[in-house]
Amino acid sequence: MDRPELPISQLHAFTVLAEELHFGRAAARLGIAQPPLSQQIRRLETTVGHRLLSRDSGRVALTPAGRELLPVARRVLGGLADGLAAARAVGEGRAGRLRIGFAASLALTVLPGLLREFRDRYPGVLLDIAEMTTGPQLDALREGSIDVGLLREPPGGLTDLLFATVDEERFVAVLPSSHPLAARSSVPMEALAAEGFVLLPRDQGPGLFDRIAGLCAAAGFTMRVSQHAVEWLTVCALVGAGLGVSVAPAGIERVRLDGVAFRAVEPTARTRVAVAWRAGDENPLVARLLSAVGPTR
Amino acid sequence: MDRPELPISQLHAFTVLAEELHFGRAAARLGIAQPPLSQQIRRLETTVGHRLLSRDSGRVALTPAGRELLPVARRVLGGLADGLAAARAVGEGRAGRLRIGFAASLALTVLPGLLREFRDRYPGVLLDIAEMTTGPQLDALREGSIDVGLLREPPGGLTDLLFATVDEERFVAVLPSSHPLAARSSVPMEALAAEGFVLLPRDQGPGLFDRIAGLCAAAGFTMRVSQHAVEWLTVCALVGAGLGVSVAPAGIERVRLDGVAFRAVEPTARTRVAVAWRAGDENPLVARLLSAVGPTR
DNA sequence: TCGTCTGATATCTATAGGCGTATGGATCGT
DNA sequence: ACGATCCATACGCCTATAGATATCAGACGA
Repeated sequence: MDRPELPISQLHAFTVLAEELHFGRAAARLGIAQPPLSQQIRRLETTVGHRLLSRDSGRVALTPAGRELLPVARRVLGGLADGLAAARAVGEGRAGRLRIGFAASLALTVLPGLLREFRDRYPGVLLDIAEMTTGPQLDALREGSIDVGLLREPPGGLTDLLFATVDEERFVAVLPSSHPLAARSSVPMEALAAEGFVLLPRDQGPGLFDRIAGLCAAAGFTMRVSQHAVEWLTVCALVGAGLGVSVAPAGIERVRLDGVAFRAVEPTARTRVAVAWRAGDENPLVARLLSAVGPTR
Repeated sequence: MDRPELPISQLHAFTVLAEELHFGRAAARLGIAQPPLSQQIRRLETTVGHRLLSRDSGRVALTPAGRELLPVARRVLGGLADGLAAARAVGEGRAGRLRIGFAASLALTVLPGLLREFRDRYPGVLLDIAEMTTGPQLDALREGSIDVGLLREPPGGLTDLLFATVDEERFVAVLPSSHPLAARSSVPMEALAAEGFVLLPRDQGPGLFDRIAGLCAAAGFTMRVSQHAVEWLTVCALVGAGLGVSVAPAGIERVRLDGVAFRAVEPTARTRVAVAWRAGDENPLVARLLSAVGPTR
């Protein structure tokens, strides 16, 4: 593929001339004198290799080759202008695509509000969201398959990725309404020592799982998982059915399910929700997302 | 619409670099040194207003804006190359559209062979053919709604249109096989004095009609039309049915119909078939058609 | 036949852009 | 720590081309 070296200005001059069919008027529209326009057209005709306009006896008309080239020129000019505008829009963060990975446990918490707010502010931006756990998020960030991660319990000591805390959620105990502890306004962790826990499988979110196990350990007992579920709604349902209790981020309270009660745990413990992104990522949309998510809370 | 003044070469360099993601190799593929390539990209980034590639730590990668611009650049380059090629093809007469008007009486004679030959030689050319009589052909030529006319008995004395004789056809008498004159190998015109003629209506081709009438007048009698028909095939059928005789260009002999005989007339008379085109028409397809039609016969 | 209009040509200037070579600075691997 | 790799920068050169003004040539109409 060799390059068809031909200046855009010539194409532009050609389209204007093709509309006016008059060198003087076309030159005026282009803001130049008439002779330069003649030259432009001449050059264009030279590179094409054929006359594009016939100027016999004062009457200017398109030749067949010119008629063939005109729509091409218009397409090219239009495509170029549109493409440039689009690229600029993307460059300024007014448009484009942002790929976001998020931990499943955030689907009930920060994610919905974040998405709504961002879409309101930047309607031209397409958001690709994919549920993934912390580890895969970090990998996906590094390989560039996502631009932003939303996760819990951000790991420290990484230099290629940056994290910013978005939210701190209290942990709450999830209990059957009929459970004796549900009568209290808050539940000491130790009181759960004998209970079986209903949790997401550890591989669905090792950070949060370990954090909850850590809370149990801090209270002096080893957490016993009696039942797994893959969604938080199911966790609540199973707790309501009496298959165990759970400890979960407070966002879970949005799940209103008969027979299930949420109670603060003591001592108060919090789980950090963070955004993660590549250090040095210049994608303006990343900055937009950070500023959308940061100062708000 | 202002013009996005940006050189094609920069777009080209950008696409190559986007493929290689390596300044050195891309420059080599472009046949230039590396620093000029850096400059090209720099300029392009300046006009776009944003970085198109990130070159952090030796690793070159497209930015979102670059990702947005890349397909645009490809489209523009491809469209330009294709369009240039198409315009050149049209300019050289390898493609395009040629509008041809033809007299109905030629549908049996030169037209089919002409069309086939032209299509074989220039398969990229679209031929628009429209049946029209001589007068409308001349008007259509002048107003540009056809590019070439095929007609009989070209008029003289015109300066804006040119004519070239394509063929000279003998006239033949069309007779019922049972007609006494069909026994002869040639028919004197005078022998048809008493016969009724089957012809196309005069307004379907005044030139030919008048020519035939002239032959009769030269033979000393006034032609009497006993029957009109709008197609030559019908003329033959009517002659075969005994509704009269006819005099027609020899091309009509291609119509093989039982009960119809064709005989040379005496004195031998010929009708000229000509192509007509605008004086000064630079459409290469017109020249192609003329050369296709001229030397062959 | 003579203005008038239209486009082509000639000539000149300024500038932008492309290219090359030489060099600097950062990063990475050994 | 050092060399290799890779991209950026800094010059200098040169060409192409856009632009202007002045002028010419042909066509057309009054």
